[in-house]
Amino acid sequence: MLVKEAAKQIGLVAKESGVPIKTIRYYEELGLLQASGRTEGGFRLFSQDVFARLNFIKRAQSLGLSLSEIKEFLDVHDQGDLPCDRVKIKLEDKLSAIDRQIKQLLTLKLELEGLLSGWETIPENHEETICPIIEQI
Amino acid sequence: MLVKEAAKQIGLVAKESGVPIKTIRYYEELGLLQASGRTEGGFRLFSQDVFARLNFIKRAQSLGLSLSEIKEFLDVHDQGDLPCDRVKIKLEDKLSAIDRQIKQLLTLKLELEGLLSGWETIPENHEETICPIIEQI
DNA sequence: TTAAACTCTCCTGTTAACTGGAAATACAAG
DNA sequence: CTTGTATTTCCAGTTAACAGGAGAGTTTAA
Repeated sequence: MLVKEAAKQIGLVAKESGVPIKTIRYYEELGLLQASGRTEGGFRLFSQDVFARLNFIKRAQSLGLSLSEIKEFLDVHDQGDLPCDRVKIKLEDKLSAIDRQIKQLLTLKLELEGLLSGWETIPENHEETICPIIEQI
Repeated sequence: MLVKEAAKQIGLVAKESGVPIKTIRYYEELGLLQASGRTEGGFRLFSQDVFARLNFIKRAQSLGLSLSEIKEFLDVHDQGDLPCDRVKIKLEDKLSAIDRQIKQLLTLKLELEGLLSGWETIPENHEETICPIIEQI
């Protein structure tokens, strides 16, 4: 038996989801969310599925996806499709971006370690430098 | 024998250093640089040491330091000290930040790989999700 | 002397994801 | 009916490192 859930105001949604009110409005403005309606006075009302959307958003963000990427998925979902194919491709892209980033960081790490360890042996004739550590070639 | 170098206008500095004019002015505004003087008409003039500073800035940036961190070093330098001690500490900080970042990325990578590989075996009863790939716990 | 090239300051816009505040209105309880 | 809390819209600011452009003034070469 399905129990009809009452629509919730933004403050309650914020409290239950842990997402700040401001952020919920912001997401709505970006088209990530939609209020299911308004009270007579204009207060936003949200139906239960807003929680799934907010969860999805939080989770996807924590996986390194941007709000605009997330919006793509939600748009696909809202057209009745499962966004999983796109999600999969996007996550694979992210994965290789992460690999590239790790590589860059490792390169930088090596460079920094080299600078720091080579520091003792730098000749003293550096007149035109600010700091020989950094200006090693 | 030291040959007195003529002060250079911003365009020439830009050309020789490869740093855009706009950027040079911006650095001056931030206090990273100072023109050695002005022409009667108000054109900036730079002495030769601007090139060392610009090199330092570029190099430090490529090592992941922010302009405000770089400014600290330049300020130390301008008070007549070698900023190397501070530079060293800062670079060591950067190094551990890089390590942390790499770790985070590796964690994320594992998580993404887990999501992507576990995808085939997700049960079909996910009603309240946008996309089961992302919403796996 | 005039034209071309150079430079000046000041203001705005860029990206991302919010956050803060003001002034007005709505709702719920007593 | 009043008080207190909730909510609304709109506007501005945050961070970093610039980039673009307007409109005015400067310098230099012919």
